[in-house]
Amino acid sequence: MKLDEAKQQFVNSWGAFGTQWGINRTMAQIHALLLISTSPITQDDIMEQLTISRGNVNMNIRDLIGWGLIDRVVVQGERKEYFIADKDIWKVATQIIKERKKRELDPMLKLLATLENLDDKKEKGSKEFLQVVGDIKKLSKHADSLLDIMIKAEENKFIGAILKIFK
Amino acid sequence: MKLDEAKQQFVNSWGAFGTQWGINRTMAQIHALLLISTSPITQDDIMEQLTISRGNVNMNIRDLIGWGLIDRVVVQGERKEYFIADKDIWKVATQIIKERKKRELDPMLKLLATLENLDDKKEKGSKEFLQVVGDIKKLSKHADSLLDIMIKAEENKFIGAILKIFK
DNA sequence: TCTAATTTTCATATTTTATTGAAAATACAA
DNA sequence: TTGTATTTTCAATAAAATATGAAAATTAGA
Repeated sequence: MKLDEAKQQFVNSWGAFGTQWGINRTMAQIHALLLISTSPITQDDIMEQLTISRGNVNMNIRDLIGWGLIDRVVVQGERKEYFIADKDIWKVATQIIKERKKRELDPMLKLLATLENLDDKKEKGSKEFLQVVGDIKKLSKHADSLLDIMIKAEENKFIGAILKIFK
Repeated sequence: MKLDEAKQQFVNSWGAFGTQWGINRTMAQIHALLLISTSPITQDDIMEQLTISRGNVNMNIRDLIGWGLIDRVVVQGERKEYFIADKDIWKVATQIIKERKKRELDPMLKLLATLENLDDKKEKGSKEFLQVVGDIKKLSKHADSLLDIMIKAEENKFIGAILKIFK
């Protein structure tokens, strides 16, 4: 396979994987494009490479910045804004984990706390319902801890080494 | 909050969380409904409770069975099929992890292997591209191991205990 | 300040995904 | 078998998500 062909396939496939995880296809493609770009690129470059509109590029770029995955950079003597992605895949992964935790796990725990607040906990069926809700809460907190461990394992060699034992 | 109201909210919210993870809203709602149902229910029950069509229920039920999350059960003297969900949330979680690994991680690794197979690895820019692809491959394999550890931690008290130390 | 380049917004259009419902297939009891 | 209940399929339709593009807002140099 030729390099250009491989790059093209990487961008396309990354978009396809993204949709499976509830991520907008174009956002994933833009991120992929920036990941394999050897120098900062502009909105116009992205429009051209992915053949998408200016508005689309702009909105997705702002989302990606919001996720902490890409950054604006100033290029000497250029008026236009340039963009780069953090190439450290481990940082990318932990950043995504951190954001999803914040955006999804917290609201989930809030919901579960609300649902545990039943008027009549003696009502028929309440016990079973509270059991399920309570279990999901435990699982959520457990997942939260595990993700923290994952993040730490990247930052802390010792924890990383311990995890390796179980592989 | 009243029990029925809480159940309703649980089903709706579960559907909303599902969409964030690339899971069909209705499929998530049906699963939620079965999770908090104290006895097996039929397709007609689901149609009524979620006010959705027979075809929709049928398709999503088959998908859920494919994910190993719900099962058909035979009820004594009844012609209709009944369905139940595994109420063990830990099993639900590990089942979802196992399925997503199988359906997504494996194809991802296959793609990366293809992309590493460049015609001319000396070409300008190849080095950077192969670096990113190689890093993603490492990360994928690492994630694979970590998920295995998670699954094992559910089945093996010792590993679970070790993980707790890092919390 | 003024002007032109650039970015952002958002109503509308398009595409994608999910849902319906009726017909076909299947299962089962008599 | 035959008739009926039940499940499954899938083309048509609806709903939701995404993308467009032109106008408005912003920015920065002269």
